[in-house]
Amino acid sequence: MNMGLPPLDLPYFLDNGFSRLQCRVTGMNFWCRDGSRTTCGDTTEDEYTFIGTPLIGGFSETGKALKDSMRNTFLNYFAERNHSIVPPRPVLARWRDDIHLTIASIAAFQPHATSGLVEPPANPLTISQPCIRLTDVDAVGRSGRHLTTFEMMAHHVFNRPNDGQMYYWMNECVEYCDDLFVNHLGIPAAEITYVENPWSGGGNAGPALEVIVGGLELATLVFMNLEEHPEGDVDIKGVTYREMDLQIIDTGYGLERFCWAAAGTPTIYEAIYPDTVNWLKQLAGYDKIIADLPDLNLNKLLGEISKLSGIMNIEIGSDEGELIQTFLRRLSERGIEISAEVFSKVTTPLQAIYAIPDHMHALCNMLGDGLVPSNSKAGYLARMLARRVLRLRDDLGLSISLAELGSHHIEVNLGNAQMKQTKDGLLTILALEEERYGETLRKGENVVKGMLEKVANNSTELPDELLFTLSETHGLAPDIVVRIARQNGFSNVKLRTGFAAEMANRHANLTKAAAGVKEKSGILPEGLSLPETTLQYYEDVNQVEFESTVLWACEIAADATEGSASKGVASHAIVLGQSCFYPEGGGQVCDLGSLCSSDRQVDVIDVQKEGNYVIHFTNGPLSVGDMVSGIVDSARRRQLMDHHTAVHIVGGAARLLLGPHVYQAGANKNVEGARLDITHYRRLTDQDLEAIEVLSNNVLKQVQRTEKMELNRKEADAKFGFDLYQGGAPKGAEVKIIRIGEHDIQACGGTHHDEPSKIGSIRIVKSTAVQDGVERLHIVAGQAALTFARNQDKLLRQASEIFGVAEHDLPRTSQRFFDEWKAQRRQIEALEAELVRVKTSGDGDASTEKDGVRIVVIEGHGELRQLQGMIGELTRDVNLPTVAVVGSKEGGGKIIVAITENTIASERYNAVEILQSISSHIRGGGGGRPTIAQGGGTYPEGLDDALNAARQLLLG
RNA sequence: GGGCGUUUAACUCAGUUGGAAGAGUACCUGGUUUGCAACCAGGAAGCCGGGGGUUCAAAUCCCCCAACGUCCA
Repeated sequence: MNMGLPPLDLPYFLDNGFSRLQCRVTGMNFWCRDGSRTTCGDTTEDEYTFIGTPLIGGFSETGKALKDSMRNTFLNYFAERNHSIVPPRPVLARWRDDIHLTIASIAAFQPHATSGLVEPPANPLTISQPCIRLTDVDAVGRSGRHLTTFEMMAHHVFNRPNDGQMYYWMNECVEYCDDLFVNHLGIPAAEITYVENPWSGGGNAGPALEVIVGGLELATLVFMNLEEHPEGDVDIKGVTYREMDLQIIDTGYGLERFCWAAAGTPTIYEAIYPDTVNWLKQLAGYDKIIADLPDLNLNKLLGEISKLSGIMNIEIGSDEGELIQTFLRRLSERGIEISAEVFSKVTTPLQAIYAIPDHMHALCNMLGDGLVPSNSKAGYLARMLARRVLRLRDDLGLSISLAELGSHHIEVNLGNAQMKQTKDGLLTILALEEERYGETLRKGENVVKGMLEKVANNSTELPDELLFTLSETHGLAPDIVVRIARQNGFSNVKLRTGFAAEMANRHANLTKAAAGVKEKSGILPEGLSLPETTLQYYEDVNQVEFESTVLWACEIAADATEGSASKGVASHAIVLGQSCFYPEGGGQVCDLGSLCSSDRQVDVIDVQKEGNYVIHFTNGPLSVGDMVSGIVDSARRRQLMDHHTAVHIVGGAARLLLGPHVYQAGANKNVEGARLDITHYRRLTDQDLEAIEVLSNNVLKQVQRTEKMELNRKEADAKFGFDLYQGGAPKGAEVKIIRIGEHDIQACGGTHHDEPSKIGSIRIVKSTAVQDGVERLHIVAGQAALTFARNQDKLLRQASEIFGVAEHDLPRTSQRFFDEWKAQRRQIEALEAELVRVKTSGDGDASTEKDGVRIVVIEGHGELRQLQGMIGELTRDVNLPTVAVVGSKEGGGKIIVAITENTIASERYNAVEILQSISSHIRGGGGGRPTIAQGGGTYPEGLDDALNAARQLLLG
């Protein structure tokens, strides 16, 4: 067994005067032309050497122009050397279900090209892929080099040495890289180091080289040729690997870093977003801050800070105070004497000014791809970035809207690039996000005030638990909470040092605890070898009868399948050579029907697909080898087709009417109806629904035939792009595509009508909210639409019969009844009070006086609630001190005792005591306050005794 | 997908150990005035998100559901 990987003693290195050296700081092996070199270039001792003195020559542009020029140089270099230029993918990785965002150029080719299932779009190829990584978002703006969004330039090769397809491997790869750097970018040859650092991840591994120039890692060259295997013969970090058939070169060249090395600016942000940085400085009055510090050499300071940042490895959540002290000490070593106060004054606003264009770039890219901000999933990532920008803006004290920032960014840094989303749509979304953020802050302020009541006014810190809760529950970052606290009289409060780090840790722990995935196990035994099921439902969706042979059969436990049709309990699982039965998939429920052999017939209760096999779950056995004829329930199939095709049509209509950001977020099609979840940034109105419904029905008339085709992934991607995969990431190499005229085109494995008009009609019943940014459309089509309409009619008829009015009068009549009911309820209460007044006034026998206190004992009607009105009437008047006992036989017997407050009556009597001494007659209890007590029992017949007992007690 | 939180008058929100549903704004009436959120008096306006449960009694305690918010996958 090989422990680790052998030295990468490539001929190119040996022929060009490279030496293999070991870094005295990291211990890593590296290759370099300068044999006297003792560090590998990427250590705490290797400072950036390009700040102020660019290492890449020949680029006079800045900003977007510099990026464009650099990208062209790179792509053309490889295009001229037999690589095909491949257009980049979106930053939203919708073709994958394991990640939300495109995080590397290779992600564009995962999982199918890298697994070997599908041919790559070209081979070898070169690409510049926009990527977004949010893991280091905290460091953006502070470190001088971190970005959330960047372009990864790359040249990729997919070799199959066993099939004689070997394009090139390590030696040529390094040669290209070195030639590009030295002969086309003018990088001094002696400055380049190649650090050996084997790469592993996601079940694959291989040798890799990090290419370091001037203290900055400009590229990584990964040679992926190993896969995890228990009997593998290579050991890397305790895991064994073996060689795989596919050998992939996965490179990554950081476009923005190239630009930085070419510009030599103090930070990477000034190299790629110079105009925005200057604009924000102006808006924030940064010049004035600097003007107040005449002794300061700002550029030198920033350059030194950046150099230090490069070697200090600023960790997320690093302690701010300590960090500043370290900076000051090391700046002082380099002859820059500066106080902590001045340091903060200069750097704090800059961190925000640097981070804003980066965040806006990521945000505009995401929204440009049609993302809708949300409170979960990918949409949350956009919201998080939007809120970070708003916080940074507020920290800077800028009075500019998020939409204005977006508008600026699109013009200046994206060059009005072609986006899927319209500029108007994008700016609308940004404006809505800002509105929502304002609402969160407004509500948060009340919550903070409430929580602060428990905190002493002179506190210097807020309890950790309070800050955690506010952040996690109400979305209020700790610094915002502190700001609110200060505005509310807690002038001494500060954020505890180290708190940010603890909060980051806490989140990391929660994340770790949340990990753990469960895998669904199948019915079929492992290693089963059968010919795959021929799927006849694709050949002809109208065919409902077929014949086949039983290839595999098995008795199953009663709970082995959910029985999506609830037509009984399945007892057996059957695999046939071919089948017309559509298995549950793509949100469409399965077909039902029966299978018939020469001697028996069984019902098909559920149909599932596992691998390449269709499994029929039946309520009886069939024997392997039996010839069977199958019959599919054709009405059910047809209804499911109505709904499935309708869902595609409605989705297309919604996209056309609402905007390009409308994307299918989920769908379900069953017999009664269908649901389609679409992404949209605000709630749908009735008008929206009506318009979508009208357009959908027009499509039924306009499109004569649906077009069905099957393409391989490579062709499908090239021809139709990635909006194809709205129903989820497809698994196989071949993609089934359904196209409804120019209206909608999607990859879909469901059954569809050949002629849309067969659906008849489509109705959109209502929309509901699934999550923020996702609306669920409830759809009925075909027969189900008629059934739905009949049921609605029936409801209307029944309701109008009850009121005895015509159906069109129902809204008005029910309104009138409702209003009258409320008015009469109020009148009854008033009348009851009046009745009490009559009964107890003058010489009514319910009222007696004893020593200046009126004693009232009467029986009323109704529940406690109704009695309360009477009792209030009796005891409200302070000039008429009263003890009132009111009882009712309702619900087991109720009694209320009340005494006029602040009178001689309340001094003399206690309502609770009176109540408790008499409530035993109705076999109950009760309680309350001294002036009002209420109770009840389970024996209404005892009420008279209870009231008599009260008279006895009070009147003696 | 998971955690936490919210839901009370048209709006913004109080509501204590379970014991008679409140305030401010807006609205209506009258008065005083007419100057930028004017003042005084009075009035109307609530299935306390929905459904179960505990209890003599639930806005309040327990369970389920829904919507909304928020943090994290």
